[in-house]
Amino acid sequence: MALRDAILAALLDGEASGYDLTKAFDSSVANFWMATPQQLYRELDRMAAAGLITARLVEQDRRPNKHLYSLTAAGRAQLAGFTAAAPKPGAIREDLMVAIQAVDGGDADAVAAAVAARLQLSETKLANYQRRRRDLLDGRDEDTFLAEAPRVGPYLNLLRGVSFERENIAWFRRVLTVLDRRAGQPVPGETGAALL
Amino acid sequence: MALRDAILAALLDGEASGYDLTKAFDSSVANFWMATPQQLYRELDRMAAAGLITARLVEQDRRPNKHLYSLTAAGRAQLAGFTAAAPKPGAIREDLMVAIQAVDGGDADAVAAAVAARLQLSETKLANYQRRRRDLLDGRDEDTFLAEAPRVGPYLNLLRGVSFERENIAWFRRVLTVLDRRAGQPVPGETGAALL
DNA sequence: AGCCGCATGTAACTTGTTACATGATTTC
DNA sequence: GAAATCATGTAACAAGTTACATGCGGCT
Repeated sequence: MALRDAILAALLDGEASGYDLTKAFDSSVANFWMATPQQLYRELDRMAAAGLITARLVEQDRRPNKHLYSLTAAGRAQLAGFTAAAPKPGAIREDLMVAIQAVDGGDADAVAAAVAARLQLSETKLANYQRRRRDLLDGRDEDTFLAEAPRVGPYLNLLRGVSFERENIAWFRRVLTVLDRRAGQPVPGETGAALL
Repeated sequence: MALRDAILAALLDGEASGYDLTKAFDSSVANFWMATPQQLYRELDRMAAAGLITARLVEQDRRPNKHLYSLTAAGRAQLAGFTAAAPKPGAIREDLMVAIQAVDGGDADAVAAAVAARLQLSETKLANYQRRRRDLLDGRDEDTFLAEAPRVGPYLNLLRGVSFERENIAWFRRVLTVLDRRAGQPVPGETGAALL
């Protein structure tokens, strides 16, 4: 149950509400795990019941009240245990790649449109990661930061996010070029059949 | 249900048994979707019942009999429909990144060991992808291949696999360097506390 | 007037995981 | 003689998704 550990890891940054975590684990922002709001609220309840986190009720005037969760000693211990264990392989969950695998027998224009949309998203995400990286570095160069920062994990994951989105962008552009060229000049066999 | 479409996409390469697909969707090989054997056998049953694929029983002497599945017209139509629809966002499911996020409060040596193991895996996977790419190109240069090949989807996904694993390797090395330097020269605060 | 953000949930459902079982054959 | 490969499954469980609901406050 990596979701549980991902939440604990997120709470290393300080207390957060379910709603805060919802935003942090959203696919448009997340850089080390993703989850839906429903998953988070359910899991937070269980974790609180298990004593891994504690809830603090914050009453608000012009907003609904909220629970701010923070790590307990048991939560920190659980997370340390997680880092000590061998991680599971990690899966590819990318519908777009399935569509690309099947593009030759499918709707190439629709796939190209989806790729173009993702290209935009990746550019946004890359810009966000780089801003967060600058915020973390806070004027220092990387070596200085790595020497004096209390935590390097989030920074390392940010580096991976940056290179991941950069490669995505390059690949999406390549895919668009290839699909475009094919749309203009379809394969002989296909054209023949289509024209009959 | 992208698994269903991923299976259909895999069957574009020709008929396959559940066991064949098991190997193709294994995390050590897969480059566009992953699934466990149990998922595949269950889904193949459902797909055959739904008429998306047909099973052909192949009786064998020295091996257990097997079912070879192939696409039906309905299956091809379903897959074409999938390519025409907007793909879902796609999720990060990577325990290792959770461990890295939490590395500063956890077992840094264990995380480094896990990263080193992944580095090996990525090198193997990269070599496999590049071999498969050479096999697909079959002596032709990329432009020639892209012009005359009946399918470009699998090739495009292979390109992405290559760059993905290359970036993984570079990142893993970086993580190892950083964790190593930290192990040698821990953060003042931590050291002090640990030595008390 | 209507939508967005805050903040949380319930219920029903679909996917994915883990553990186990079978039994012959081939490779170390 | 033991392990791996081939080829398939069952059963039980955990995780993830989708649809919907609530109600106030602020923005346009």
